[in-house]
Amino acid sequence: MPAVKKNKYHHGDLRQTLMDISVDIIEKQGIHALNLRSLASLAGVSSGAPYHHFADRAALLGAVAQEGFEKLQAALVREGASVVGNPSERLAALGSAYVLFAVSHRGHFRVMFRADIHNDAHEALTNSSDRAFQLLREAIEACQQAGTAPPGDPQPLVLCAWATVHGLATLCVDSHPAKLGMPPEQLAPMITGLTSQMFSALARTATSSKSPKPSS
Amino acid sequence: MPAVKKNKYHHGDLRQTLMDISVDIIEKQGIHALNLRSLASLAGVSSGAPYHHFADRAALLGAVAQEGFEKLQAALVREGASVVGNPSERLAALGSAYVLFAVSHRGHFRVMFRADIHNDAHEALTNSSDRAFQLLREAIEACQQAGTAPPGDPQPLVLCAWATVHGLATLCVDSHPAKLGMPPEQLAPMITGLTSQMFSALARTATSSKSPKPSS
DNA sequence: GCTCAAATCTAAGCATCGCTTAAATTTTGC
DNA sequence: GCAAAATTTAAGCGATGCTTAGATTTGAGC
Repeated sequence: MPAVKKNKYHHGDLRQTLMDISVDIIEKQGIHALNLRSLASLAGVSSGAPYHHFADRAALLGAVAQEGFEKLQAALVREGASVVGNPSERLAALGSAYVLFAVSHRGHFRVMFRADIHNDAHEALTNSSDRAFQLLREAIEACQQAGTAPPGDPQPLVLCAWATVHGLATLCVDSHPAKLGMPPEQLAPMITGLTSQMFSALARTATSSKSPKPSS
Repeated sequence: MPAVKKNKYHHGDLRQTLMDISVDIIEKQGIHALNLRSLASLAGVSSGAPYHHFADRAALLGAVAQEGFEKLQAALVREGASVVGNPSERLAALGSAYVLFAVSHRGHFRVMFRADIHNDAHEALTNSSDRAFQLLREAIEACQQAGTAPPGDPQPLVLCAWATVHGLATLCVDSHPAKLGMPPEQLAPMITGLTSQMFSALARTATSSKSPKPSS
């Protein structure tokens, strides 16, 4: 029974418990519905207890965002390791994984990209997102070497792919499902597949034309 | 001097004044920094006055979002009317206008796509965004007819373009400028131009191949 | 020009929420 | 075991969203 210490003055792992409940509330009711008093109540502690684990509400949300970025990176690494196809398929799979992470971790995702949460201070947080960005860059550079993405500076391609995937994720997370016309599980592979197809198509026209730069 | 009625019991146009100040605060300090007391103080009225123009804080933000969507649609229509080039250039110009609207109206943009603001109720709001979506669809269908976008169901292309442009806008609005490598005024045309180029490239391969569907 | 209803605003206050402080309780290192 | 450190409680301060009751102004109709 005592998988978690109960009926004790000290809570088993209050810090993680608070984060878990927060994610649940944010997923179901949005960030605005999260207040520390009811959160503490749900965790079974007094309203002052959370402040010994988080400096303030923003720090709690920052920790949730941090956890989200770590989970996202893990999901992308897992997906990248499991896809054995060509670089284009790998790129599309990575993009789909990004979108599907967002819809299956709405609570985390809603916090991760809120500028008013992690303003400046959190370096560890930006580091985590940078690593995810780096994975995308590597996947695109692999496409370039395979000839399924236009050659030249990869930065425009990376930003384009990132923007597409991130925009699609935000749309899936916050829009009414009917507006998109199909469930994210179907939509994500379609759009990311389309994008990687377009990279290939542009690579073909770029190599057969005079201008090798994707920005031309 | 009395361009706006002053020193009178009734404020000239308190409703619009409150919205204008709100946009300014949100742009400079974020949504979290907006509270109705200091807002009323800045407008020179008592703290209860705003509630005669907005039911609550969410209604105020909803009105700001509504105004933002109207301005966005106007900006897109203006851009669409001024571009005389081919459909591909028009599509790219529309996309750039979307991104540049976001960065030059950060206050509005930050509110427009917050699910926790306009949850359900505001029909007029979704109507405004739907019209912007419709403009994009028409631009893409024009590309299809001109042969500079792959034929078939335009919905995947529309969603892809929307996601790209919307993702890029959110990145430009909330990310540190250094992370993007160049100012939005330069970045937006580059990415939207790249996307319309890719539509063209895919159209060429699609027409010369057996599968006409962009989703294949 | 007067009257009275509607619209607008003020003043005061309630309830909630973020956060702090001081003390009580439990755990942990030695 | 014991003292120090960590965790929690209880109580409360200040700020903020929102409400209520009443005062002031405006404007439409006679």
